[in-house]
Amino acid sequence: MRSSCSPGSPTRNESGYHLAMARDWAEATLESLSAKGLRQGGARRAVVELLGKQDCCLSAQEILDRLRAADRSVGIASVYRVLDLLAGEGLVQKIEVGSGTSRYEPVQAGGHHHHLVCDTCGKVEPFEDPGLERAIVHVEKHSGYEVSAHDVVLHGSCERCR
Amino acid sequence: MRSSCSPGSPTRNESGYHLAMARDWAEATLESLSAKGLRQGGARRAVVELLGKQDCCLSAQEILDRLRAADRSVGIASVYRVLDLLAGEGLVQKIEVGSGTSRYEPVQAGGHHHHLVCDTCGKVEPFEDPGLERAIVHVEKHSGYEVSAHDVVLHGSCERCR
DNA sequence: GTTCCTGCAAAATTTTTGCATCAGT
DNA sequence: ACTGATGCAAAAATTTTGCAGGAAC
Repeated sequence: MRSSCSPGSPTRNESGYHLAMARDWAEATLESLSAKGLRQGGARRAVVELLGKQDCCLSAQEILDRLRAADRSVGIASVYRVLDLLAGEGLVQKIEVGSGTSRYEPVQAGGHHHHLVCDTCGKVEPFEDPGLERAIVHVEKHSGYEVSAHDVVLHGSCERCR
Repeated sequence: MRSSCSPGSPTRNESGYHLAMARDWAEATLESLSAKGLRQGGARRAVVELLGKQDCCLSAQEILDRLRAADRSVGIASVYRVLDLLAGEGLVQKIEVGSGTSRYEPVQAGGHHHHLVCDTCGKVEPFEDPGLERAIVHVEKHSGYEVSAHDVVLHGSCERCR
């Protein structure tokens, strides 16, 4: 079951902007944990620092694989535990795009994006749209819920698969 | 793991409108299967007719439970197979709202809704919003993808849990 | 030195698959 | 009668949990 955010998503996310954000996120996240009296063990730091370098969502298995490749291998249980902790703190968002596996991505203060999924090759790409964002905020206000997160997933065929 | 579409969603879906749609959907779906040379065994008919009566998404287990309660019990494998078949035909949409289990709902020709999830009690409610729909269509056109389906999930706390 | 974190392995959940039997056409 | 659908049980895949040892503070 292959499925990863495009390593070189063509039309968006250039300019190194996200990398700068990312470093901040990892730092801020680790600080936030310390501030709550939580410790920074190897697994936590490894997962947070890896997530900080991503500009889109990763599955637990992908996180494990990348940590292994970087010789920072941790237990899969720890990956899930860290992700669960961070999700509980609102520092990462858990996203499901229909592949049967959950995916996780940092919640960046500034930027926020949604997902385009190719149902043929499994690729997941981020996209942003201010108009969509406004429409969602409008709905949230009228929903009767106190909305803490939202996610939009578009399913279809990417250019290459079409 | 409790999680079901509100049986009595208060502000929407009154007036029997959906029930009428639903009957059409089940009929049309069964006809569509026949037209493709597929057979109508007990499991297929049971699942399709049950789905047709819903106005929001159900998990495979919920479908099984309801069929059991109605003395139309089928194998769980058949439930998954029917859902998979229908999803492949574009007759049902598979939706994941973060509970770890997939949910499925009929694709109604006329109506189309999105989902509001209470992360506290697990309730899933449908909502509609034309403005949101317009914003999504706009994004779809500019995405570079041939988009076949979309889904919006808002996470938060429902009135009762708040 | 405590307490919390981590990793391993086992368990729990959800979904898929193999296969023999049964039913729809 | 033929072929495809179904149910059961086993397997696979994903996520969670228990527990003992180790690391952070």
